[in-house]
Amino acid sequence: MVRTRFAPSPTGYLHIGGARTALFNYLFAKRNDGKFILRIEDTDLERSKIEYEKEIIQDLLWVGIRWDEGPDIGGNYGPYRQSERLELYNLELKKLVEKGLAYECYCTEEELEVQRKLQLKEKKPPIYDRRCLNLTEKKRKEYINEGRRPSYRFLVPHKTLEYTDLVHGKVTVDCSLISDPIIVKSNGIPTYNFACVVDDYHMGITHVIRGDEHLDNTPRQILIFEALGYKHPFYAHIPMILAPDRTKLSKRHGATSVKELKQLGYVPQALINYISLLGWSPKENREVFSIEEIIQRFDFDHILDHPAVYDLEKMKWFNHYYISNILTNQQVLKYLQELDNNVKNNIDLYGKIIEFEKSRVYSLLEFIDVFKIISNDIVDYDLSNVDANLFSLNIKNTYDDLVNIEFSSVDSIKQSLKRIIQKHNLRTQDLYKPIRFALTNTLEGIELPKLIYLLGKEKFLNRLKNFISFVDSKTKV
RNA sequence: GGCCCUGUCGUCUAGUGGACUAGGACACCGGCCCUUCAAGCCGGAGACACGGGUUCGAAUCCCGUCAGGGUCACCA
Repeated sequence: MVRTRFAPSPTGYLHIGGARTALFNYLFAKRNDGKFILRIEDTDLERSKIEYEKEIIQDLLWVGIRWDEGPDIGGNYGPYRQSERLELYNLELKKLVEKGLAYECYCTEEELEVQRKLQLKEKKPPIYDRRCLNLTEKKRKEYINEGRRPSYRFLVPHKTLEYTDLVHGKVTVDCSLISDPIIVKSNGIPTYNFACVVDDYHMGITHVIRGDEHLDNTPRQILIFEALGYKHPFYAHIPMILAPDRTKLSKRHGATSVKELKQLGYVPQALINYISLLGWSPKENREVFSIEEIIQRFDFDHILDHPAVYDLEKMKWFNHYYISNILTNQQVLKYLQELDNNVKNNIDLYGKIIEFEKSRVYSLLEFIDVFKIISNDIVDYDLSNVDANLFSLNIKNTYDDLVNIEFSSVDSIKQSLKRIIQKHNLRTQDLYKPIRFALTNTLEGIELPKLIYLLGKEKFLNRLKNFISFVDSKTKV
């Protein structure tokens, strides 16, 4: 039985890279009828916050990833927060100490820092010199009397390690180049490399799928598995997602968290589809896949081993495609309600807006923009880039006909406008542009007859009049 | 700096020694549609990092150079 896990540390929001790691773990588990587990790695007491755990869970649920076991729903391998499994790590630590494979270290962080800098200065790799490996009992007592508390280090066997990565293939490592890692901090809390191994074993994880940044942790972890006498899981390191400047993705690169994307009007299906294609591709020459189709096709053979650059433009296109072609009007309305509380008070109007705008919109926010245009009258026009006098003139000249536009449907409005254009011998844009501008203060957006229909006769005429007097007042000054 | 990973259009990618005149998608450019802006449809431009090998034949295998990324914490 395949068991995979996503193991975030609750020190921040779920970002695009984390979401993809979670997704790939989920896909692989589902592809093989296995289980997907959510585990919270909160061993960093200072930075971990329960609020972040809640946010991460919310975001994961929003994108549509579901787990079979986790801190919120329990399971047979719990608890699923590392802070609640401290006895287990202690037990495992004891085993290693008894075997002589872990040892106390009384060095302070300051001392270690000094040593590290010295080694770096001499252009040597910063490796712990094992000065605490064979402490005399006397020295040990001395340290304790000084008030020092020991951390525990894992004794790395200096051998050559070979293992197979499901994405990268065979990996060989010279372990004499690896520094003895601290596995339990002086406050008694395990570090990542230890807790991770203990949990992956006791939770029965069969496949560890994670980002390439963990490649160098893998030999350490395998060594600890071996020291404990446990068989290690399979490893698959997936390529990282880079920002357009080809550095690690971070806040300064704009919208990188799932939460931000949601607020920007992206739809979860589009997000899933887009990130699934970052570093992985199905055989077919097509790019729109439902999550079920992706599960069916998911495999390690088509995972790339070089990083992918995150491109918001393509993400936008996916969003457009899903809104226009995949989602029903009802689904769009539902997402809109999640996005803006005000939507539920104007269901009918939003229903119309969705019907009219669905096929051309790139973001959910654009529906809300249309709503705002319709409900908020314009108090101040930006005349700097338009020929305001000509616009005003054209509206004045046709106003008596505009008053008589037939409002029964979008099409009747369109026909009325057509007649007016013919009657006055105008080009379409001579009438469309001024009206659009008078109505919205912009020159682009929703199709004009639809806008006029949504506005209704009263607002339509009021805004025209308002625009004319606005222009008059500006030109008189 | 040591160690590790990686290099196909601007970006995501197809490609597993002959089917490659290197295919698709986003973005870009042009046209059509519409007497508006978009959307849609059609078309165009655009890449095997470089240099050596191996081979009858290399985007594909090997070596080197260059370039990018990751990592060297009592963070995960």
